[in-house]
Amino acid sequence: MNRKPLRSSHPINEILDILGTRWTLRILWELRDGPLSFRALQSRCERVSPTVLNQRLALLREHGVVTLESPGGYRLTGRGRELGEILMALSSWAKRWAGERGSGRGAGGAD
Amino acid sequence: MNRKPLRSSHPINEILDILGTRWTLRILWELRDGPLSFRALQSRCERVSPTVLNQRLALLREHGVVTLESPGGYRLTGRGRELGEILMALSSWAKRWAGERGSGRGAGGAD
DNA sequence: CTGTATCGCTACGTTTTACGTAGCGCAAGC
DNA sequence: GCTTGCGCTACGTAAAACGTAGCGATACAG
Repeated sequence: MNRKPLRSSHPINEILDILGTRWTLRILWELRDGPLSFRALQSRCERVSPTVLNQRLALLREHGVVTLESPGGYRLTGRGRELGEILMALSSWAKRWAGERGSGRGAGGAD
Repeated sequence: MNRKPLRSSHPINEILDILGTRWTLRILWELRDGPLSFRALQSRCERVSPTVLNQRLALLREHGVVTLESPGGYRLTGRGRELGEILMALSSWAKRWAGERGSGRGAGGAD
Protein backbone atom coordinates (compact mmCIF):
# COMPACT_ATOMS: atom_id res chain seq x y z
CA MET A 1 0.00 0.00 0.00
CA ASN A 2 2.88 2.32 0.57
CA ARG A 3 6.14 1.14 -0.86
CA LYS A 4 6.75 4.01 -3.22
CA PRO A 5 9.96 5.92 -2.61
CA LEU A 6 9.04 8.62 -0.20
CA ARG A 7 11.04 11.65 -1.07
CA SER A 8 14.48 11.27 0.34
CA SER A 9 17.77 9.48 -0.04
CA HIS A 10 19.69 10.31 3.11
CA PRO A 11 18.61 7.84 5.81
CA ILE A 12 17.58 10.52 8.25
CA ASN A 13 15.35 12.13 5.68
CA GLU A 14 13.39 8.99 5.14
CA ILE A 15 12.85 8.66 8.87
CA LEU A 16 11.92 12.30 9.17
CA ASP A 17 9.43 11.73 6.43
CA ILE A 18 7.88 8.71 8.06
CA LEU A 19 7.82 10.26 11.50
CA GLY A 20 6.42 13.42 10.00
CA THR A 21 3.17 11.82 8.94
CA ARG A 22 0.28 12.29 11.25
CA TRP A 23 -0.05 10.01 14.28
CA THR A 24 3.19 8.12 13.70
CA LEU A 25 5.05 9.73 16.58
CA ARG A 26 2.01 9.48 18.75
CA ILE A 27 1.59 5.77 18.08
CA LEU A 28 5.20 5.14 19.02
CA TRP A 29 4.73 7.15 22.16
CA GLU A 30 1.65 5.26 23.25
CA LEU A 31 3.45 1.99 22.75
CA ARG A 32 6.26 3.11 25.02
CA ASP A 33 5.21 1.23 28.11
CA GLY A 34 3.89 -2.02 26.84
CA PRO A 35 2.01 -3.60 23.98
CA LEU A 36 -1.43 -2.43 22.96
CA SER A 37 -4.10 -3.87 20.74
CA PHE A 38 -5.18 -2.15 17.56
CA ARG A 39 -8.31 -0.94 19.22
CA ALA A 40 -6.59 0.16 22.39
CA LEU A 41 -4.26 2.21 20.25
CA GLN A 42 -7.25 3.66 18.51
CA SER A 43 -8.84 4.89 21.68
CA ARG A 44 -5.60 6.30 23.05
CA CYS A 45 -5.09 8.34 19.92
CA GLU A 46 -8.51 9.78 20.26
CA ARG A 47 -9.30 10.85 16.76
CA VAL A 48 -7.36 8.43 14.65
CA SER A 49 -9.27 6.53 12.01
CA PRO A 50 -8.63 2.82 11.58
CA THR A 51 -7.51 3.45 8.01
CA VAL A 52 -4.54 5.59 8.93
CA LEU A 53 -3.77 3.65 12.05
CA ASN A 54 -3.40 0.57 9.95
CA GLN A 55 -1.29 2.39 7.39
CA ARG A 56 1.06 3.67 10.06
CA LEU A 57 1.28 0.35 11.78
CA ALA A 58 2.02 -1.36 8.47
CA LEU A 59 4.80 1.08 7.68
CA LEU A 60 6.22 0.80 11.16
CA ARG A 61 6.20 -2.97 10.85
CA GLU A 62 7.92 -2.77 7.48
CA HIS A 63 10.66 -0.82 9.15
CA GLY A 64 10.94 -3.31 11.94
CA VAL A 65 9.95 -0.85 14.61
CA VAL A 66 6.83 -2.59 15.84
CA THR A 67 5.53 -6.13 15.64
CA LEU A 68 2.13 -7.69 15.99
CA GLU A 69 1.90 -10.66 18.29
CA SER A 70 -0.95 -13.06 18.73
CA PRO A 71 -1.68 -12.49 22.41
CA GLY A 72 -0.40 -9.04 23.34
CA GLY A 73 -1.05 -6.96 20.27
CA TYR A 74 1.30 -4.34 18.88
CA ARG A 75 4.61 -3.76 20.58
CA LEU A 76 7.95 -2.11 19.99
CA THR A 77 10.87 -4.19 18.75
CA GLY A 78 14.45 -3.65 19.83
CA ARG A 79 15.00 -0.80 17.46
CA GLY A 80 11.55 0.47 18.25
CA ARG A 81 12.50 0.76 21.88
CA GLU A 82 15.60 2.69 20.95
CA LEU A 83 13.35 5.09 19.15
CA GLY A 84 11.22 5.20 22.25
CA GLU A 85 14.25 6.37 24.21
CA ILE A 86 14.57 9.28 21.85
CA LEU A 87 10.93 10.11 22.40
CA MET A 88 11.58 10.11 26.12
CA ALA A 89 14.23 12.75 25.55
CA LEU A 90 11.69 14.65 23.54
CA SER A 91 9.24 14.32 26.38
CA SER A 92 11.59 15.80 28.93
CA TRP A 93 12.42 18.59 26.51
CA ALA A 94 8.70 19.25 26.17
CA LYS A 95 8.19 19.27 29.93
CA ARG A 96 11.08 21.63 30.44
CA TRP A 97 9.51 24.19 28.14
CA ALA A 98 5.86 23.47 28.80
CA GLY A 99 3.59 26.46 28.60
CA GLU A 100 6.25 28.94 27.60
CA ARG A 101 5.99 29.93 24.03
CA GLY A 102 7.90 32.73 22.43
CA SER A 103 8.42 34.52 25.75
CA GLY A 104 12.05 34.27 26.74
CA ARG A 105 14.97 32.11 25.90
CA GLY A 106 15.79 31.08 29.46
CA ALA A 107 18.42 28.41 29.10
CA GLY A 108 20.49 26.79 26.45
CA GLY A 109 22.84 29.71 26.25
CA ALA A 110 22.37 31.93 23.26
CA ASP A 111 25.44 32.14 21.09
CA MET B 1 -3.42 31.98 12.02
CA ASN B 2 -3.05 28.83 14.04
CA ARG B 3 -3.73 29.26 17.69
CA LYS B 4 -6.55 26.77 18.02
CA PRO B 5 -5.91 23.99 20.52
CA LEU B 6 -4.42 21.17 18.55
CA ARG B 7 -5.67 17.99 20.11
CA SER B 8 -3.75 17.29 23.26
CA SER B 9 -3.26 18.37 26.83
CA HIS B 10 -0.14 16.55 28.03
CA PRO B 11 2.88 18.64 27.00
CA ILE B 12 4.48 15.81 25.06
CA ASN B 13 1.32 15.26 23.10
CA GLU B 14 1.22 18.81 21.91
CA ILE B 15 4.81 18.51 20.73
CA LEU B 16 4.16 15.17 19.11
CA ASP B 17 1.28 16.79 17.34
CA ILE B 18 3.30 19.72 16.09
CA LEU B 19 6.26 17.62 15.10
CA GLY B 20 3.89 15.19 13.45
CA THR B 21 2.74 17.64 10.83
CA ARG B 22 4.45 17.42 7.51
CA TRP B 23 7.82 19.11 7.07
CA THR B 24 8.17 20.29 10.64
CA LEU B 25 10.86 17.80 11.56
CA ARG B 26 12.56 18.31 8.25
CA ILE B 27 12.68 22.07 8.69
CA LEU B 28 14.25 21.70 12.11
CA TRP B 29 16.74 19.27 10.68
CA GLU B 30 17.77 21.58 7.85
CA LEU B 31 18.28 24.38 10.31
CA ARG B 32 20.64 22.26 12.38
CA ASP B 33 23.89 23.70 11.10
CA GLY B 34 23.19 27.36 10.69
CA PRO B 35 20.51 29.84 9.72
CA LEU B 36 18.74 29.67 6.39
CA SER B 37 16.51 32.06 4.53
CA PHE B 38 12.91 31.28 3.77
CA ARG B 39 13.79 30.50 0.20
CA ALA B 40 16.85 28.48 1.03
CA LEU B 41 14.68 26.40 3.32
CA GLN B 42 12.23 26.02 0.51
CA SER B 43 14.79 24.59 -1.88
CA ARG B 44 16.25 22.26 0.71
CA CYS B 45 12.86 20.79 1.41
CA GLU B 46 12.34 20.17 -2.23
CA ARG B 47 8.62 19.89 -2.49
CA VAL B 48 7.41 22.17 0.25
CA SER B 49 5.01 24.91 -0.74
CA PRO B 50 5.51 28.39 0.66
CA THR B 51 2.12 28.21 2.30
CA VAL B 52 2.97 25.31 4.57
CA LEU B 53 6.52 26.43 5.09
CA ASN B 54 5.24 29.69 6.42
CA GLN B 55 2.69 27.95 8.62
CA ARG B 56 5.34 25.70 10.12
CA LEU B 57 7.76 28.51 10.64
CA ALA B 58 5.08 30.60 12.30
CA LEU B 59 4.18 27.79 14.67
CA LEU B 60 7.81 27.09 15.42
CA ARG B 61 8.35 30.76 16.15
CA GLU B 62 5.31 30.81 18.42
CA HIS B 63 6.89 28.02 20.38
CA GLY B 64 10.19 29.82 20.59
CA VAL B 65 12.06 27.17 18.67
CA VAL B 66 13.15 29.32 15.76
CA THR B 67 13.56 33.05 15.21
CA LEU B 68 13.74 35.20 12.16
CA GLU B 69 16.59 37.68 12.07
CA SER B 70 17.11 40.55 9.68
CA PRO B 71 20.41 39.48 8.14
CA GLY B 72 20.74 35.73 8.54
CA GLY B 73 17.22 34.43 8.12
CA TYR B 74 15.65 31.67 10.17
CA ARG B 75 17.63 30.04 12.92
CA LEU B 76 17.22 27.82 15.95
CA THR B 77 16.93 29.38 19.38
CA GLY B 78 18.40 27.86 22.50
CA ARG B 79 15.55 25.46 22.96
CA GLY B 80 15.50 24.85 19.26
CA ARG B 81 19.06 23.68 19.40
CA GLU B 82 18.19 21.31 22.23
CA LEU B 83 15.58 19.88 19.96
CA GLY B 84 18.24 19.66 17.28
CA GLU B 85 20.30 17.49 19.59
CA ILE B 86 17.42 15.08 19.81
CA LEU B 87 17.23 15.01 16.05
CA MET B 88 20.90 14.15 15.96
CA ALA B 89 20.15 11.15 18.12
CA LEU B 90 17.41 10.27 15.70
CA SER B 91 19.87 10.59 12.87
CA SER B 92 22.33 8.18 14.36
CA TRP B 93 19.51 5.78 15.07
CA ALA B 94 18.48 6.05 11.44
CA LYS B 95 22.02 5.45 10.23
CA ARG B 96 22.40 2.45 12.46
CA TRP B 97 19.39 0.79 10.90
CA ALA B 98 19.66 2.19 7.40
CA GLY B 99 18.49 -0.08 4.66
CA GLU B 100 17.26 -2.87 6.87
CA ARG B 101 13.55 -3.03 7.04
CA GLY B 102 11.61 -5.86 8.56
CA SER B 103 14.32 -8.32 7.63
CA GLY B 104 16.51 -8.97 10.62
CA ARG B 105 16.90 -7.43 13.98
CA GLY B 106 20.70 -7.27 13.86
CA ALA B 107 21.67 -5.62 17.10
CA GLY B 108 20.07 -4.18 20.17
CA GLY B 109 18.05 -6.30 22.52
CA ALA B 110 15.76 -8.52 20.56
CA ASP B 111 12.22 -9.01 21.71
C1' DC C 1 14.67 57.00 -11.82
C1' DT C 2 14.45 52.44 -14.03
C1' DG C 3 15.64 47.69 -14.26
C1' DT C 4 16.85 43.52 -12.01
C1' DA C 5 17.23 40.48 -8.13
C1' DT C 6 16.23 38.81 -3.71
C1' DC C 7 13.73 38.83 0.44
C1' DG C 8 9.45 37.08 3.37
C1' DC C 9 5.06 35.92 2.51
C1' DT C 10 -0.02 35.47 0.50
C1' DA C 11 -3.87 33.88 -2.92
C1' DC C 12 -6.17 30.34 -4.93
C1' DG C 13 -7.52 26.37 -7.54
C1' DT C 14 -6.16 21.33 -7.49
C1' DT C 15 -4.44 17.02 -5.52
C1' DT C 16 -3.41 14.18 -1.63
C1' DT C 17 -4.13 12.76 3.01
C1' DA C 18 -6.82 11.92 6.85
C1' DC C 19 -11.42 11.55 8.75
C1' DG C 20 -15.84 9.07 10.39
C1' DT C 21 -18.83 5.56 10.22
C1' DA C 22 -20.15 1.07 9.00
C1' DG C 23 -19.01 -3.51 8.51
C1' DC C 24 -16.29 -7.92 7.25
C1' DG C 25 -14.14 -12.53 8.68
C1' DC C 26 -12.43 -14.72 12.69
C1' DA C 27 -11.93 -16.68 17.36
C1' DA C 28 -13.62 -17.08 22.17
C1' DG C 29 -17.23 -17.17 25.88
C1' DC C 30 -21.77 -18.21 27.22
C1' DG D 1 -26.17 -19.49 17.95
C1' DC D 2 -25.85 -15.23 20.20
C1' DT D 3 -22.77 -11.62 21.73
C1' DT D 4 -18.10 -9.59 22.40
C1' DG D 5 -13.78 -8.38 20.99
C1' DC D 6 -10.10 -8.81 17.56
C1' DG D 7 -7.38 -6.92 13.19
C1' DC D 8 -8.57 -4.69 9.32
C1' DT D 9 -11.18 -2.75 4.92
C1' DA D 10 -14.63 0.25 2.17
C1' DC D 11 -16.13 4.47 0.96
C1' DG D 12 -17.92 9.08 0.83
C1' DT D 13 -16.49 13.58 2.96
C1' DA D 14 -13.52 17.10 5.22
C1' DA D 15 -9.09 19.01 5.92
C1' DA D 16 -4.19 19.52 4.81
C1' DA D 17 -0.69 20.14 1.50
C1' DC D 18 0.50 21.16 -3.21
C1' DG D 19 2.01 24.19 -7.36
C1' DT D 20 2.14 28.31 -9.44
C1' DA D 21 1.74 33.14 -9.66
C1' DG D 22 2.46 37.33 -7.61
C1' DC D 23 2.67 41.19 -3.90
C1' DG D 24 5.27 44.85 -1.15
C1' DA D 25 9.83 45.78 0.53
C1' DT D 26 14.77 46.28 0.19
C1' DA D 27 19.17 46.51 -2.34
C1' DC D 28 22.27 47.40 -5.79
C1' DA D 29 23.44 48.69 -10.82
C1' DG D 30 23.28 51.63 -14.58
